[in-house]
Amino acid sequence: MGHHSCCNKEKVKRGLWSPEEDEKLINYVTTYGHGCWSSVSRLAGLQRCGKSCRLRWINYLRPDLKRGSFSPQEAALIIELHSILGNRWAQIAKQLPGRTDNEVKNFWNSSIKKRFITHDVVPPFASLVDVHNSKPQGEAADFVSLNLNPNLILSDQQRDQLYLSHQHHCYKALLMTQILSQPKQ
DNA sequence: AATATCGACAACCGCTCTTGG
DNA sequence: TCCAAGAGCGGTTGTCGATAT
Repeated sequence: MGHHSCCNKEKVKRGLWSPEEDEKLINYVTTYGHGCWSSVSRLAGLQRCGKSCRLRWINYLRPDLKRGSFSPQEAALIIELHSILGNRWAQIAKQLPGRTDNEVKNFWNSSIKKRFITHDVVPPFASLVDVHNSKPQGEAADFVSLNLNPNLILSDQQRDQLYLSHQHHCYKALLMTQILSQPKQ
């Protein structure tokens, strides 16, 4: 496995960030903004690649992050959104203020997915899209795009399909909310 | 007390998308 | 229109603390 193309030119540090590195990045970004991430690293006096700086800021250092465990309401929303959007973590995270795509993804993979398996429940998402692909395929892709675009005018048939599917997802989301509220096994 | 296992989450990798020349 | 560079995204792996044996 190779490193990022942006990391090939000079030696860059990898792995966990130290408090000193965090401080440098916070000081630089809050003063000057991030602009071009590839130059942030150099200007902030960090031996990291731009990608690493961007990730650290977005997932950990941003001041508007909520952090802490997910509330039952947030968990229910994630399940509902995942049933519609699939593994589009960035899209799901946009609906959860203060949460990052990485957080949502980790939460799904470590908590929710396991509970689905434990309770032998098929994730609602699986009924519409191919779970092996990150993006919806075929009709599912059409449906999702219709559902997401508020400016589209839907036919009666499309509206019926949307409504029935929404009912279906609401039911499954409710079911999963109940499962999640049970103590872990 | 030492070691193994597990879970949560931080970070990396490779790919696609976007943008500017 | 093409190409290169950077940004963004999702999958995966690594790390570390908590818990079990």
